[in-house]
Amino acid sequence: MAFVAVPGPFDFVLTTERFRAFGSDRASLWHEGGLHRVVGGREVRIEPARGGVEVAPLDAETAPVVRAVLGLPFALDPFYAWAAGDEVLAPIVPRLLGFRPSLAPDPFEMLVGAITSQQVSLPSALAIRNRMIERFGVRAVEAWAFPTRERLAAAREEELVAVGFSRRKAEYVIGLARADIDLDGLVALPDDEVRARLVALRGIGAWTAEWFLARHLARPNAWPAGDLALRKAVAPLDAGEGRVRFHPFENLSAHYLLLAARLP
DNA sequence: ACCCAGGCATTGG
DNA sequence: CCAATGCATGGG
Repeated sequence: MAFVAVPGPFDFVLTTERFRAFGSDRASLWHEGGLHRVVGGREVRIEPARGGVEVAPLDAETAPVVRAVLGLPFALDPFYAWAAGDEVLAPIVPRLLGFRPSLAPDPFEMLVGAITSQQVSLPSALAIRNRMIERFGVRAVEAWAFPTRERLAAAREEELVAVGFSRRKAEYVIGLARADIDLDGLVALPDDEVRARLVALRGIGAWTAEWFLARHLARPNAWPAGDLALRKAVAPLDAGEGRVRFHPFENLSAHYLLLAARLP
């Protein structure tokens, strides 16, 4: 086990709440008080420790995944200082101190996951996604490696329909896997260019592109305005007000608002 | 048996 | 350019 320090306030329970809230995700598996993922065929376990986490194994290949999963790219202190002056966030943020929105480590996994979540409830999406993972992915120890782009590019629509995808979504996923786009290269592009390239793909609309900016690229200004849960969370505000109101911390604001709405 | 759920593409006005 | 429609599953 290797210790990884996490700066500032850090709440492991809040940060990993997402992996327990709607059921168990085979590829980001909550198991015996820790989070398990498969990186390069090896299973990595992250568990809470004083001032940070314990990780095994920790090396050059697994460290970036740990960094993403724990949301380490986010700077919380500037957000907290700013949120104290907003009457919507001020009462919410203090009880969520140390919550770091988890980032999806892999762009393809992020997009496929988003497609499964389009329109349906999150428990439904998770059930379908887990059946897909078990059919096309590879199990390490407890956790499963998410299906590779190559594997899904080779899949047939009928195979995805068999695990619960609509015919349309099966087309989207296979089409994405086969598309001529460098998903890893998107990190180098500005927000609007990322949006434009993603929305050009069939099955990826504004909602999915915005969550990709927010939860994969950690872009500060990403704001999934069309998201149903987020719209409910900001219902008292005027339509379209959120994006302006929470600038320049749209992404963190959205995550804190959504988590606050989920907690009892 | 309904109805809704962290959308999207397609079609029709 | 905006409104209506089908999609498939899980949970209430």
